Amino acid sequence: MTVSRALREPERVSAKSLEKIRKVIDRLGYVPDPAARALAAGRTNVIGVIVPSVTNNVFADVMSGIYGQAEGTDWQVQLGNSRYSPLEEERLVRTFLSQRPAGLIVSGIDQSAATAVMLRQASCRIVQIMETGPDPFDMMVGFSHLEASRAASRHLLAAGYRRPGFIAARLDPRTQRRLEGFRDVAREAGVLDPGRIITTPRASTVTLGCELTADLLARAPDTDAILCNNDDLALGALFECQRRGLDSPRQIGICGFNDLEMMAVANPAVTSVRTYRLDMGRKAMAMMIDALAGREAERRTVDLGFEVMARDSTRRGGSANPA
Amino acid sequence: MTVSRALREPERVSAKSLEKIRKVIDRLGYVPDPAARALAAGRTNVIGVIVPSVTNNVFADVMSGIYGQAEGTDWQVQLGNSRYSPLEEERLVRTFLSQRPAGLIVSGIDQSAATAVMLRQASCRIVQIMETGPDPFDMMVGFSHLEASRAASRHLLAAGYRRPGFIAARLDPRTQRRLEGFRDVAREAGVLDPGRIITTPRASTVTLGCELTADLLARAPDTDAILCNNDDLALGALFECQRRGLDSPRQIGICGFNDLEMMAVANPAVTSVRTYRLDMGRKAMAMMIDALAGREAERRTVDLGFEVMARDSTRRGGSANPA
DNA sequence: TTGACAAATGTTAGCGCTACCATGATAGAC
DNA sequence: GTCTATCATGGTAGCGCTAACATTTGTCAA
Repeated sequence: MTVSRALREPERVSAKSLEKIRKVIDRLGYVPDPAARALAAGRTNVIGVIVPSVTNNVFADVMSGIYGQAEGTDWQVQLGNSRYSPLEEERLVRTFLSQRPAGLIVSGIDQSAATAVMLRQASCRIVQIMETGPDPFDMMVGFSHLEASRAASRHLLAAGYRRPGFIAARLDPRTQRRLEGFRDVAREAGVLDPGRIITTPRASTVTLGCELTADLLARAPDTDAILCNNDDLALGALFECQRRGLDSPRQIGICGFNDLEMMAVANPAVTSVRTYRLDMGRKAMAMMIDALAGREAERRTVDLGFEVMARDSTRRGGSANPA
Repeated sequence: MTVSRALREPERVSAKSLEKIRKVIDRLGYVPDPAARALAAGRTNVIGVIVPSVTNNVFADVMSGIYGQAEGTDWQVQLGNSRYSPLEEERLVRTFLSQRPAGLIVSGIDQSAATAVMLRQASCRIVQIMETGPDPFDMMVGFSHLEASRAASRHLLAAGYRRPGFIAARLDPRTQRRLEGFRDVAREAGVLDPGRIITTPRASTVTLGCELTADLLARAPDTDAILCNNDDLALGALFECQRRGLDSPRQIGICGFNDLEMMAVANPAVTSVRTYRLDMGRKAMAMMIDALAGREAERRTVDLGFEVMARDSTRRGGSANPA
């Protein structure tokens, strides 16, 4: 009846009826049943979000942006954790799609073939987050991990370091691209030494940063800079170097990735690549909501960029501040 | 028909029919519609989880435990973020309950009166997490923040510190109880000085730990130990003391709370109160799932305890290791 | 006043499943 | 062979809502 209309398209109901309905609803404490709504309308107000981790700071920040943007709207966020497994991601996409979501936000651009097919054929809107790349399924919000890591690598070289190493945990596709960026720049500068690249499939922690740094220094004791795949590792690297009496930035430069707030207050303050994680979540959700409201974005792919935050941990002697 | 039964109570369907149905389902790629199911059955397979923050490490760990435990079951986790606001929590509880969830996991024991009424009358199972207290709505998994903070305070005194301060951000109820524990112990020992208690409503960060420490040392320069409400603040305190040339543990003892993995590898390693966040999430979800399956726990309230991890940051001169 | 048209409201069917009850098949007791 | 108890399966209604269409009411020009 008119009540259903009043709830969904109030502009099509007279002010008088609207008021009457509002009163009765208040008195009865009526709340629409979303299941019945979904069944009758053939669609839901659910926006599925699939991320590889719920503990990792990076995704926690992104999620915060997503939830923040969804707040106050009628859209429901439904979170799925793929635990860095493409197969688990595939399962989640299948499950989510079977629930006729209004939209789906997925992480990255390296879906399995089956996942890609499902997403391409999906009858809902899709936003890919975390990184940019060619050929989005639908919309995309991220930045170039390759470029970010190149910039960080160039920063180390510009600061005067000549024997840089790279440490990384959890080799997900974005990590691999960052490693690639480091390799590129180091190779071009003629300072690439594969022996200074230390990686592990284990999940990244500060403790692991210490261990990887110890490994690196054991294999290549003359390493004079470490590009860390993220800030947890960078903090671990700093702690480990401190314990060994290696002075940063003089004897060893340390650069992190993501620029967690703590990096700026460590001793020394740690250089890191700032990424806009909260904004990424916000923008992704905003684009999704706009698209669902029929307001198409002028550009399907949004690159949020990054910034190398040069701090004391890479501020060496004379050639300190690279132009 | 029999198909519906085959999917939900396969033990009540003959092996022959089961096999036939399975084949057709595979061929058709049939997936049940959860909305129709919810509407017809009058209940859903959703377990709502309401936490005050999605970025905070502590809740990220708890969520990880919850998601992990839900994996592989048919239960769907639905996350809500109350942003430390009892009003927002009330709204979320109302929204969630209107969706006939199978269960609800809520944080803490300090719900608003209206929220408490809703939860007490709710026709679904409830698990309260994060802390223990009297009179649970239904089930409860946590630990005593008061006792944990008393233990940490006693540890500082036992280590020989006599002018301890306390820093805290975001005064949520659990923080308040920790402050209370510190006050109790300090008062009993005759070393309570309200001027050494620094708090702020701002969200806790490492940077804020630096600032609060600076405040504390400005107001009470002879402070010889800091009990920090969490590990972010503790790390900030450590960094700030380092910058001021204050030696920890000799000149100042630092103790954190939660025992994030990084505390053990800092320089010096930072004493902290270990809490079992992942287990809390796991146990809460396990209890919920068991209860929904009709397997009642023998005890409604589970206390996961805590442990003071004494490390170098409070290992002072002679009376280092308290018994 | 009347007709034409728009705005507001009402009617009906059915979304895909499950609860409940009815029926049919099977087996064992007598 | 009949009767009952048990298991397996089928039929029917309806969960609460919305889409689509039908009807009523209101408005204005001729």
